[in-house]
Amino acid sequence: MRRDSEFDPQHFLPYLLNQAAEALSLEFQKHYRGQYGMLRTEWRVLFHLGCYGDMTAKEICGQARLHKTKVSRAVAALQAKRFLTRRELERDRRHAVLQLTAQGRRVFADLSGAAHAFDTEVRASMTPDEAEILHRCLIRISGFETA
Amino acid sequence: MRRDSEFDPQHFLPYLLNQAAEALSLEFQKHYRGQYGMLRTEWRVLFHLGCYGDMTAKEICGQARLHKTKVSRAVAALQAKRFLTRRELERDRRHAVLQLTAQGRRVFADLSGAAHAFDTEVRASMTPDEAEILHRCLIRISGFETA
DNA sequence: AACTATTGGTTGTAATTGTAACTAACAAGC
DNA sequence: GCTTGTTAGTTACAATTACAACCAATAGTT
Repeated sequence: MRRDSEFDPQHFLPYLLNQAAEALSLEFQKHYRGQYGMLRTEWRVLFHLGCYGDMTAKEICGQARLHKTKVSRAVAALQAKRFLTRRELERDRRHAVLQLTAQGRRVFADLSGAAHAFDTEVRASMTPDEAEILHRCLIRISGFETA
Repeated sequence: MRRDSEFDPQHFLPYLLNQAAEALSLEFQKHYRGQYGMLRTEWRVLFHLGCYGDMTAKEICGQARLHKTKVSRAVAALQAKRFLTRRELERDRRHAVLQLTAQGRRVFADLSGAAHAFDTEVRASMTPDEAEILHRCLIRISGFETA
């Protein structure tokens, strides 16, 4: 296996990021998938509701940068699992505020604990400085768009 | 929108990585998708073949950490587009060495140029130190597995 | 009120991916 | 030569996702 150039997949950021993201996601999904049969988007929606309190689907879309169809289906699945309920607003019946049920809150507590532990474990492989820089770079890249 | 805890999605590494990876992938796919109707895995296989020279599907799997079914389908698609050919080994006809056609090499040259430019543009938002640390962290995370 | 535009959310269908079962080629033991 | 086991690669089918069309509620205009 030869090398033709200085620039290869191991130096291409989209590729590197994808590898890293994939590795962590695969590892962590054991928790929400194995224990609760949840899909990634379901876990994310639950995570957001647990962290930020009751929100509408629209707010979750913006906050989590998820497409509305993904959120819609995740909410339906979480509702079927009795992890959340929806309450329509009288002022505008297009909106529905989503809130976790007692069971949903228990699941959130469990998973967010696991998430925190997982995060801590991953960060243990870096110095605090590295972790901080990594965080900064990722936030910056997340908003990246070409003109 | 309230905040209940110190630990939220914006501080969870799998989530952050996913956001960043998604942002860059979406941006860069314009190149291979728009110009050549390629899928992500097809671009990756092409990238590997272009950078590392002729390889078998198996080697690409290991090198790119892609599942063999993904590689198999990507190779079929690239072959249909006449970007590569397969040459069976006489010693062992299970293997087939994949090599880019002249057309495939042109596409590779174009896309890897675009990739390099893209990468440079993204890196322009960081200091060299940051870029180096980011790279280190991503490599380390890519190999992450819990015991 | 009637007419159009917009918005929050859902659903249908096609495209993509994951998983497991499969084929063909080779290798090793007998 | 005939099992039995591995390996490279493919295919079938289920699960997931993306995209576009859709519906119902509201807002704005006349």
